[in-house]
Amino acid sequence: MLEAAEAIEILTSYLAKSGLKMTSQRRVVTEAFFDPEVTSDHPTAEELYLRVRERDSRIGYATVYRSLKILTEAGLASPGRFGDNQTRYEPESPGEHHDHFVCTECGKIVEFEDDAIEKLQIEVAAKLGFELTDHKMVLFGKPNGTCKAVCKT
Amino acid sequence: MLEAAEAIEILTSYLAKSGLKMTSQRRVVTEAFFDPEVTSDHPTAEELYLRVRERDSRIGYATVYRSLKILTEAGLASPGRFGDNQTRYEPESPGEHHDHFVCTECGKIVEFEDDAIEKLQIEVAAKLGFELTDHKMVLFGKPNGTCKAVCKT
DNA sequence: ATCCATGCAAAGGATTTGCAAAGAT
DNA sequence: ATCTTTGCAAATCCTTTGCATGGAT
Repeated sequence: MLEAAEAIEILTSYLAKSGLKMTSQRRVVTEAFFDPEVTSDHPTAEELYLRVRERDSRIGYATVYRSLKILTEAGLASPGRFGDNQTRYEPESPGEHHDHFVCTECGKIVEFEDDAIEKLQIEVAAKLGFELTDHKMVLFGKPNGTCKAVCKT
Repeated sequence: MLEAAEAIEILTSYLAKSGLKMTSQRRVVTEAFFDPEVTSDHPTAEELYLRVRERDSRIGYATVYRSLKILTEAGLASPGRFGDNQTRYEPESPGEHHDHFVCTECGKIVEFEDDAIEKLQIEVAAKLGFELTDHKMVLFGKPNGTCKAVCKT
């Protein structure tokens, strides 16, 4: 995953290119979002807001929403739904891609990559007459006997 | 896809089993939802509400929401998100499953099935130590030269 | 007769927006 | 100096809920 410092660099150049400005708030939101401890939880806007507040308690709710929107436009964040009816955000690294598995027992979200599936998705799109530009895939399941590491329950 | 009449039968037995009652409103909502013209659009609650109103203008918004929830519990409807930030509902037929492709040009939603992908999903889950219970997959793409039938643009 | 369902309006939760003040270039 | 951003509160959108009335078994 991207380091916070790299993310801020990318964000800064995106802002400049778009005629927008780098601010201390945007820096703090980005740092909080790319903090491994925060972001591994795929935070909701509210969860991120709480973490942001720990770093700068004067930052408002709306600023977090506005920053998440900009991070998304800059390709640094990606919103998703993982079955709990909440919009959760995760950091995007340019060039990387992964999908998600959700444990239905404990709610934990695990990331995975599967090139074979990606390839088949491209084929499916082609068969329908389209060029694949994006996809969302979320798997749900319950731990079986061999699950030791992932599920807490 | 299920005929409206079959859906109503299934719903009726689900309601009976659950100590709930079949009503004219639930019948109308189910008929509208399983009308091929309505449901091929993967309607939002509001879109369905408008179609329901054409059939019985006294039916309220809340009833449509409540009915959709019951249809979902009965396994006859399934909510999903297809990239436009709206919850859309589609009819479920017991035993069938399909995923979705969304044209990014015209927004049209196409259903597809791919057994090879489904198989790989089971394997991915197994590798993580889980038994797959469900999944959501939405592909996005733009029409290529060979797209004639699907995309209107 | 009993309990569930309905329609309405009000409440709720998540996200966005208007505005005046503060900040960045 | 100009134009963007911020924080707050109000507004908005979607969905759910409380309650009195009507309906189903």
